[in-house]
Amino acid sequence: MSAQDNSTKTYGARISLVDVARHVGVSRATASLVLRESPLVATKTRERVLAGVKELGYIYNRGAANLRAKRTKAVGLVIWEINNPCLAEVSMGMDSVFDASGYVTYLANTTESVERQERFLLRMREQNVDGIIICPAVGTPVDLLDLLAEWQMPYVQILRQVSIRNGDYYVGPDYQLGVEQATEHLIRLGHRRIALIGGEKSHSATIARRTGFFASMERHRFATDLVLKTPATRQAGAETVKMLLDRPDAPTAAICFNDVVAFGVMVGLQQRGLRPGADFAVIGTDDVPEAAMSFPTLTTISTSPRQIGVEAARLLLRRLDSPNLAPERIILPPRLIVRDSCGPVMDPAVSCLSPAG
Amino acid sequence: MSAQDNSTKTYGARISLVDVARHVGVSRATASLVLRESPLVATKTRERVLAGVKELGYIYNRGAANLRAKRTKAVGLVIWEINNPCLAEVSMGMDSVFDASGYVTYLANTTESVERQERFLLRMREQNVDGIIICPAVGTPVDLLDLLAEWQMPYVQILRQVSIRNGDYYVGPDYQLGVEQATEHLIRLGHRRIALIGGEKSHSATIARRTGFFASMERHRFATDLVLKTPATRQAGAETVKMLLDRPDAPTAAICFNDVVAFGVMVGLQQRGLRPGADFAVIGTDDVPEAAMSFPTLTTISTSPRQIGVEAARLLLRRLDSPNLAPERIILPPRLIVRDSCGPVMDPAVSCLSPAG
DNA sequence: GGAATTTAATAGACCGTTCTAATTTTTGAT
DNA sequence: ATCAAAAATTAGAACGGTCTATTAAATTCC
Repeated sequence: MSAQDNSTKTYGARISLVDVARHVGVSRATASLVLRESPLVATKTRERVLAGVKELGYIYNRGAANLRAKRTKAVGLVIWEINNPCLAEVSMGMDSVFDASGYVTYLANTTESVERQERFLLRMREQNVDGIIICPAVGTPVDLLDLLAEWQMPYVQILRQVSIRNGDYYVGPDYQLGVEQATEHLIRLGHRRIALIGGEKSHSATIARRTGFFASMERHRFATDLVLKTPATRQAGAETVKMLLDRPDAPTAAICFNDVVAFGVMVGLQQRGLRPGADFAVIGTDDVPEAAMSFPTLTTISTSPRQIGVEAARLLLRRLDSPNLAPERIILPPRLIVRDSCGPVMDPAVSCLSPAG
Repeated sequence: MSAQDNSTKTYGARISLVDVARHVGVSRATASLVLRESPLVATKTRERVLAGVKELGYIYNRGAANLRAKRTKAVGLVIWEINNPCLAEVSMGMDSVFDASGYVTYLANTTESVERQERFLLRMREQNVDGIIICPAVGTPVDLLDLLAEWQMPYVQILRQVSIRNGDYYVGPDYQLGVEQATEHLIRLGHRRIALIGGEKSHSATIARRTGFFASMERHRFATDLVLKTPATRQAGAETVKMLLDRPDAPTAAICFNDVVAFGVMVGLQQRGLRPGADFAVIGTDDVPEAAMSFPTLTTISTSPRQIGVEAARLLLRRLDSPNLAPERIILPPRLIVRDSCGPVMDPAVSCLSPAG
């Protein structure tokens, strides 16, 4: 209430746009336009305002802007485990795109819990994220996408999809073709008993892999009884391969759900004194960076996780730019990266071409 | 302008608190109090409001609340690489705490770039995060913390610290003691020539490790010439150990900057036909989950990364609760987890106790 | 030189909450 | 029944920007 009050500047009080405007003798609206790089303001005025910004140490209050503009320059990333080299790669790819466009990323780890996933989505909605990139948790109900649509929340699915329907936005690899290529490669090397390891519960990405596997194996009239549903962990990979080796009709090769499982399989083999590549062929999926730096190096189906992140981010940005963007499904081609974990079958009797016609 | 306008409810228009209030016949202010679980409102009124919320499908607009309350229930996590098992663990630990308290997390990957780091911090400030957890990028200027303080931005450093000063908030492991324990363990196993691999540039966590290493080695009067500055990658681990093996005075054991480097070292050994554990001892740092599932399993200095995340999140929450919280430094004790990558030295001539005295 | 047009700047409402301070209602004591 | 104190509720300003519609100034055109 002292006489000084209206002239004293309280130290530490965050200064706002109106302070800047007043300081350079211009209206609040004009100052706002300058900050948004509007072409409507004269060069000279712009410079004056920017000088004022610098001088007063003004910082933009995104939250206030959001309220009015209904845009937050924030996006949500919902995945099931960041502690997974593939998803970490995806996240880094996304990040590079969003960073360049001035967006920030909310991260949510669902740990495959549908409840957590829903809680996070609600929270992100509360925070008014502009859009969401989601790798749906196993067991996600099919109407989740309808819910997001009802919210008018732009989204892009990655890696997995809740249901395969036309009107959707999705970025992922062609798992089916990838596994097919891998299977053919093993068959060409003389393998006949091949296991498909990993994929705990059914979701699109599991089904696609199985479809590819069945297609190849059945084309050659080989048995497809070794399709094993296990968690996608190292632990599971190691245990499963040891269990397989104990069978009388043990396989000579395995294609794995992802590289993590493949590393587990290699560990299991080594624990049994076997050499991956020489005594048993192992193929992974993803081509995470570690695949090139393991012993032996891992033959794997590259799903270009980083590029998936990049493409997904770009697709979401396109959707944000034009809300009526037609549904788009980006399927990235797989590439089989042949390294050392995968050699010809040991028994010379079956080392030549396929006998089936 | 039609006569219906003020009674028609536009479909899709997000309904706000004032709608709920009107619907149940109460003021906007009261409705607001209900949402914030204030004890000031009568039970009966509360129930009516909550019913209205459900009925109309109201969703809270956090952004609007933020503007007024100057609190966002969002925190920033600034790390240098999410694609790193240790940091992924830290992030998951944090997440579990913040999730329980209703906070969301902004993620920023600096990729060890001070410029990116600064850009992200500015962006987070714009977004009005309530606080920041940061693992400072290498080369971060010492005055970064002063800048954060000037911003009045509560922060907690993890794993590394810009400078070791008293008035700070930090959570990290006792790297020095950890490396000391590891070194003593190797010496007890008969090793004399021991390398310390990794730690590209100087930062607190590198220095602490070296200090511990020097302390132990010098106590026993062993040479400390094998301290190698390399990037903390698998690649670097593999290359470095091969280079070491080529030396006439090659070491018999290595302590690694982190588990990632240790895995690289094991790969390098195997590429040379050597068995980690039997022919050369390897000790890592962190105890990431993969350490228990590698071949051979990795002896490592556990830094409990997940717990660091938990403690850091709790410390930040405490700081948010009481802005004048006294500085706190939480140093977690290390534990040496002995597994298979680390056996006695091969040469029987030096396999007994230390000759130095 | 004056009207028409383009360019630049602005006033004031608005976004959806929370906060402050005041008012109304209820309860308890005399 | 009366008053004080406590409990419950509320009006209206505030947060810090953007948006719409309007005005003012500068430019072009005949």
